[in-house]
Amino acid sequence: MKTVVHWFRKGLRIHDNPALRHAVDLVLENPNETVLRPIFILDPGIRETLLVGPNRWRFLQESLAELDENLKIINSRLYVVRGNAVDVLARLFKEWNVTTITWEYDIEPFSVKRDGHVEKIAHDFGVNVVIEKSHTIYDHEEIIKKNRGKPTLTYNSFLSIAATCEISPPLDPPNKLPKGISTFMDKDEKRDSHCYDVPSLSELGVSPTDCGPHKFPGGETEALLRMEAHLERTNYICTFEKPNTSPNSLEPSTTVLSPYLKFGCLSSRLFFKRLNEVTAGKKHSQPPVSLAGQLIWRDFYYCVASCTPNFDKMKGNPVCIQIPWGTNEQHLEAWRNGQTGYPFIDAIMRQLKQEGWIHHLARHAVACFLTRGDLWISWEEGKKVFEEYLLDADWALNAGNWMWLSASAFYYQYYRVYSPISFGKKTDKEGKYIKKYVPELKNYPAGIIFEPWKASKAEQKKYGCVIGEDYPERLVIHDDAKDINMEKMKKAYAKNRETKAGTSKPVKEENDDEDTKRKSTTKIKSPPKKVVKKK
DNA sequence: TTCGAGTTGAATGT
DNA sequence: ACATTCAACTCGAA
Repeated sequence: MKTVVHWFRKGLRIHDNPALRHAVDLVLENPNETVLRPIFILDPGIRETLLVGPNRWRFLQESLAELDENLKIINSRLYVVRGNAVDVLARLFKEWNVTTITWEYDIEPFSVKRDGHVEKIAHDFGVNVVIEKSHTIYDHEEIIKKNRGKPTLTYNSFLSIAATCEISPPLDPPNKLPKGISTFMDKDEKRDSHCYDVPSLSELGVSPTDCGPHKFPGGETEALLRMEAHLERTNYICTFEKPNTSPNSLEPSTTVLSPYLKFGCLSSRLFFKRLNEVTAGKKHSQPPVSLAGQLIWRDFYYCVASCTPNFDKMKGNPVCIQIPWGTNEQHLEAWRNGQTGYPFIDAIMRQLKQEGWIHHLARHAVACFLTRGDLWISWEEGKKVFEEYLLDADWALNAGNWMWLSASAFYYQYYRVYSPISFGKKTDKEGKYIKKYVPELKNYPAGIIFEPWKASKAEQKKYGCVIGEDYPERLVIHDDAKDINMEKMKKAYAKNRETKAGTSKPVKEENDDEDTKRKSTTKIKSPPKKVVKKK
């Protein structure tokens, strides 16, 4: 008996899964001599080093359980194998008599390295490797090639190149395998027929009491139901404009399909196609603000991340402006735990930790606060916290968005700073969101709940929450911190320009440098438009 | 080399 | 609800 293996990593779905379909079709060509083994590899050794909080472990567990169910529909099942991927596959290639292994291509450096190892081992064992791209809408190698070998650094340039690319149509789930075909049991299964079962929460080291409210269950079926429910809201889909959605509504103002896209429970190509079907022939919003535009943002970040070294770091990252961030362990912990003394910021951070999802604009507010706005702490620290708590934590998007918000890449208007007081007021005058997630402030009236330090001591006592005792004092005074940090950003940008000019043009013009310095420190209302060029 | 555009700023006007 | 001002960034098209 021969075995065809499909290796699930991301892409935890049976719909629009070309690598899975390829494996199934191979088995269907020769069903009497070949069996299908769809596997997921769980590495207990790596679990300690991964930044995954309880909520995301639960999401993964549920996604695997549903994947197993959905594979049973095509008369297969999921085999969860415990161990290190390279070791496990080297062993199984032999024990299972594997002829072909298929998987979905992934850009993350960890995956690229691991997959390279596996490919080499497969070659040694004479196993065919079939790799399909299906995690994003576009083929980014094609986009990079059309952009003269470089990643696009703006959305619009990505969009214009993407418009010239073909999109593969999403595939249906694979055909069913014949029922009751001869299968085989390996020696582990003979010893323990449950050895490949989907892990329980406790096997993943998670107790249900560690998890927050169960708002977003994992899995492909859940993903498709959620998508279709949103697609029925034609007006919502057609008028959707991301910047106009609320970061602090009590029920999400956006679809919350991101965790499903992250794990590949939902195909981005399918969602993209369905969105276009709903908006076709109707007046509708456009990228970048539309819903389809949101999916293109995802592709944008995947594309640049796929070809940028050290994309998740500042140092050695060619797209990232070098900024001399400070360190402050106390401030970082206060931010992480929602104890900054700014109710809007703290409410967001507590929602994140409890529920694993916060609105995109809420992410903006807290990310700006941690980095260039208030605390002057590196975006890499914030990225780690998001990586742990977010259900949708996605390597490329997380790093890309942190660079955006800290004005380290893609976004350069560092003088536009979110106010931790007024930004949230626009969409939640009453402060209902704050009252939910920072309940110690629940008796504060609308006018003052965004800045409770303004209440007199007597009022604070009356409201049952004294600032500095029952709720923390502000870590920094925003209006002061913002000005100091903006100056630091200005200097960092200037230095970055110098470095850039130095690497491309070795000859340095000293006089011009002096001019720039003077201009940047003195305020000139209307500098003369025409500057005499020195040669 | 120049210049317009950039998903989502805040404060202060009308 | 929308316009203006604030002070000023980089990318990429022209």
